Amino acid sequence: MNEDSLKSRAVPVLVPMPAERPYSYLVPEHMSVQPGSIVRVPLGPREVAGIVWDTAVDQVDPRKLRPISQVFDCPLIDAKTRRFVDWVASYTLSPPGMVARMLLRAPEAFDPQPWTEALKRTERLPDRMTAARERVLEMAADGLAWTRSGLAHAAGVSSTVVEGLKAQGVFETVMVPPRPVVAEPDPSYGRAELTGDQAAAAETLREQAEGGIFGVTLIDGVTGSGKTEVYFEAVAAAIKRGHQVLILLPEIALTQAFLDRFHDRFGTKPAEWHSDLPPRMREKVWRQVAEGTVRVVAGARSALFLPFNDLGLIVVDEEHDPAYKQEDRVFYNARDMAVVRAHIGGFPVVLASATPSVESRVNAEQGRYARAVLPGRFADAALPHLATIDMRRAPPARGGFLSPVLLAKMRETLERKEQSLLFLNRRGYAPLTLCRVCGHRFGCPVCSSWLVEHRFRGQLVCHHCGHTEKRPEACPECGTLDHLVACGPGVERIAEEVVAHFPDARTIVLSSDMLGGVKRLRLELEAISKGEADIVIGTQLVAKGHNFPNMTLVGVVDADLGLANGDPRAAERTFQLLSQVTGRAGRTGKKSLGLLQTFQPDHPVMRAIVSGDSEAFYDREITEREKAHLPPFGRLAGIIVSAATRPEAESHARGLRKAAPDSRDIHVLGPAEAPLALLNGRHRFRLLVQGEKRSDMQAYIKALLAAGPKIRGSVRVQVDIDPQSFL
DNA sequence: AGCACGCCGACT
DNA sequence: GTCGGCGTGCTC
Repeated sequence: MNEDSLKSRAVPVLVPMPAERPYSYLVPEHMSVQPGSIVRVPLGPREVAGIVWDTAVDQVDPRKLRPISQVFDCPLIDAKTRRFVDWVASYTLSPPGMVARMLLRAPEAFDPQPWTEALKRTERLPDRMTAARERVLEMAADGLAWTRSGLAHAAGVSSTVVEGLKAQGVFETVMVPPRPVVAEPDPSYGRAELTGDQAAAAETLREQAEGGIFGVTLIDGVTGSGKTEVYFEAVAAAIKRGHQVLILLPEIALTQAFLDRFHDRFGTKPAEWHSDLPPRMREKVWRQVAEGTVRVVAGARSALFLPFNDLGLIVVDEEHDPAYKQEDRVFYNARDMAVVRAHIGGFPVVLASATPSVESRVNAEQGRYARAVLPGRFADAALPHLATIDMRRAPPARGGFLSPVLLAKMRETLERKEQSLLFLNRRGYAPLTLCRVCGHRFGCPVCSSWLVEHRFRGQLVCHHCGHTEKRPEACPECGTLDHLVACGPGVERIAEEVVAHFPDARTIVLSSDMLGGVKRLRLELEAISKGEADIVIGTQLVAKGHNFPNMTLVGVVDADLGLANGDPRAAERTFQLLSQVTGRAGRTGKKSLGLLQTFQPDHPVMRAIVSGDSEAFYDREITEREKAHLPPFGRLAGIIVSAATRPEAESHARGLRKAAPDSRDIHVLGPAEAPLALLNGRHRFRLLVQGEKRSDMQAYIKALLAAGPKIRGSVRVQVDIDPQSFL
């Protein structure tokens, strides 16, 4: 055997750990693998699943080489998906192995799903006929294979009846292939009647989907303008051409309501993919996506890393939603990586939002993305009338937070037996507690942000790191009793105020820390839709997806919240959030009203919301961004340093800051002065890097990391490159 | 990211 | 005297 043939028997395998390159493994004599094969390989003391890659094998000490232990009986990860993994790794400056790990998130799915036993009618008749047996035979008369429990359930008998018949030879067992998790969607099942603008937009998308070439279309239209119906036409076109389709949704929008709409259009549900899918289902979906049995997946951002082999369209709904951004391990924005996956795959992408991200708007304006605008709501869903309440001129009563103007409208709404929604994006009772005697403020002992009082639970809670302590009676600084004062409102405190004003109204608070979790929340939302509450007070989560048909008043308690936090996207985010919240009203055809309590009624965000002139807002925002060289006109990257202790993280961040060479086009800002999250027990600091070109930024960051202090101990460094354009 | 190896405090 | 804490280092 010559050296060449020895070499040719080692292949590169991407293993799910943070290695910069694939590892090399020997292929045993009678095994055959190719790029894309999923294999089991020994790694240190354990065995892991990896993907055979197509790079050149590393020069590695031949004595270290170990053999592949098994090739899974599983469809290959295709070349396009492999290129996608490489691209994401390179763009996000993450180890390719960690990106591959996201693709291999269903370890049990690499082995084929077992065939299952089923029952099939034989010629034989039972010895005695009973009513129950008759029903069973009737059900099974179709000659198809039934599962025992399925047949018993369908016939309305206990499974012992079926078992008895089987014992008599009335049924035989046959092996059947695993059942598809969802039925095949029918593109012509429930075609919607589209109005002029919708039909035009749908036609554009349909052509693009039929053409099967890369292109990005931004569908942009107010809530209720029929965006979903329009992009369903593109989905239908892609299905007709025999391609798989992925619909990405922010996790929270993946609700029954969406699944029902999909069902109305395609006669079946899409396969779902999200973080709390039961493990068995997870495996089935993963496997069936790889095999092509599943044609349409609706999923959260991680669905982008499913092993599609024949993807022909991606839809990103609510494309502006920050939930598309993953901020641990591999930092990526699924909206942008969707564009990349489509570019590599050579198929179209649809981005949909009532309030597009500034990035997408600019991409559309500059002609990289096509844009389809849906200007109006359906006829019976008038837009709410929107106005600001100037809190300087109509201040709340002492100790309160609701202006008399808002309270008056709430009373009117109550008298009309309609519902009001008060929105405040702050959990708990009060965001800050201080001692009236000595001025002591309650801060978090671990991450130094203020502790939020949760009066209902009798606790002080850090919303940054989750630290909780009991709310004391006395000041820990000066010992004075009963002189602690709550500063500012949270939803609990607003609820208190509402109950004081409207003691007979049915008031409910909705927030993510509500007792009873997601299940309870879903029930409450349901109850509200049925009219079982008069006044709803809620945080962010009421802004999303849910329809309350009798909701005719929306009050934003603090419209200024979030405008002054130093985030370069603060105005954009506030605009998007306020648009969504006020959009909760007026979906019924009834006259409805949205009121924003603000100290800055002339702020561009407020003016845009009130006038409905979002174009003006975007124009202004785009100009500002361009001036400040912020995305999408300049790059922004975060270098996130995390460590077990705060000083450790801080000192490493400062070391990196010092290592940054002066550069005309790229600046390193920070470390951020604001206390950063304590995440999974780790303190994180963020250095902001600002520059012009992506390639320069990436090179700069790599150099910076190489020149900076050596990473050791528990210190970790990750990079978060802000999205721009991928064309 | 796992996982083992290795070196210092409270216990069957 | 051992069980177990998590610091350090390695995995083709």
